[in-house]
Amino acid sequence: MPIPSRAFATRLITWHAAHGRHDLPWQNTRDPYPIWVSEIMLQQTQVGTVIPYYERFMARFANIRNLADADESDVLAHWAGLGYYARARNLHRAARRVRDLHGGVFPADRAAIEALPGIGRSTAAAIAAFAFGQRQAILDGNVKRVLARCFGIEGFPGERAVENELWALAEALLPDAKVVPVYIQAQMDLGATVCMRAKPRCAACPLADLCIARRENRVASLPTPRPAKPVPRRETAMLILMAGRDVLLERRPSSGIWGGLWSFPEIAAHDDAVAVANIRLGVRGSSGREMAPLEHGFTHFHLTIHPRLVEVRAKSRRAAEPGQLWMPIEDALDAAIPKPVKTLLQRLSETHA
DNA sequence: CATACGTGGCT
DNA sequence: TAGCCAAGTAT
Repeated sequence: MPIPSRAFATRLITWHAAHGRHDLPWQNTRDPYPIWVSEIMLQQTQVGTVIPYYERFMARFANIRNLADADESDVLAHWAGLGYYARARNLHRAARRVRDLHGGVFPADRAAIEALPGIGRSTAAAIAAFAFGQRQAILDGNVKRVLARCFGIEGFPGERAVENELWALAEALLPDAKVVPVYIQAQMDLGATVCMRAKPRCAACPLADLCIARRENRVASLPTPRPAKPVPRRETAMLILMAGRDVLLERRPSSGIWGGLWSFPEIAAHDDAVAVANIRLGVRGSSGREMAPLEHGFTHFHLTIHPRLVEVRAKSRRAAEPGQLWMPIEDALDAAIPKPVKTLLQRLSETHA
């Protein structure tokens, strides 16, 4: 397949000058730290979601040493609500590794960057390019979509063979090192603002006349979607114990969902757990919409966490054990607590006010 | 190689 | 609305 590499990069860069995003909070710097933090936050997370978290995080952890010297719980508290908490734990671990093994200086070597926890091939390439001006190709969701459409690449990009093909294409299209940072930014901007998954704005695309998907009317079917499988669902039960305005919280294991965060203790869903339950609150869906009114008495919650199901039930008061603590609801709302649990705490604080 | 990992936007 | 997807990585 002939690759119009020069035209490809030049068009993207020219388009970017007029239509790209130039003033995101982590741009216009070559300091690897803000670039690194933003790249981690942006993994599987859209720009608009990241910005407020990024601002708060950088205000609290202004540099690598601040981050390395902080407690993990403090880092997680600033990540709470953003999701994929392994990112925060890995970011913190990596900061300590930079402090202890690299003298506090973020490494410039691509292999050394990629060796840090939480940094894979694409994130390492982005940091190497943005912070150190290296000639590195990235392959995130935006680039995969742009390349799959422009060059008519068939197959689900999650498949090894397809991903390898896309990586090879990304490498082959790479312009001179001097313009690589703006080029990869242009790729991502085009994917995010023009070549979107649904309803792409092909009329505004600088690659429209090259685009195979557009020429063959396959824009809607490229990139090939993930093979359909049943949405995974999980069910569990949680114990809500309250003493006045204090709630019992438990620090979760570092592995698994909500790792390292605080939540109500998980319990086996035995019948005796609901013997004294007579407050009902229903929350369904990721947005935490309430389904049933909150009544008085004790606690009985049904909480659906999309795409998983969590059933929360109350039992009786008991003393806190190691790894648990009684925390005022007001403080709990600010602590490192997953969104759905925080939603319940919010409802509790309103009900018991 | 397939799956787990969060939350929010979109259709 | 239920399902799919998003600036991916770790296991």
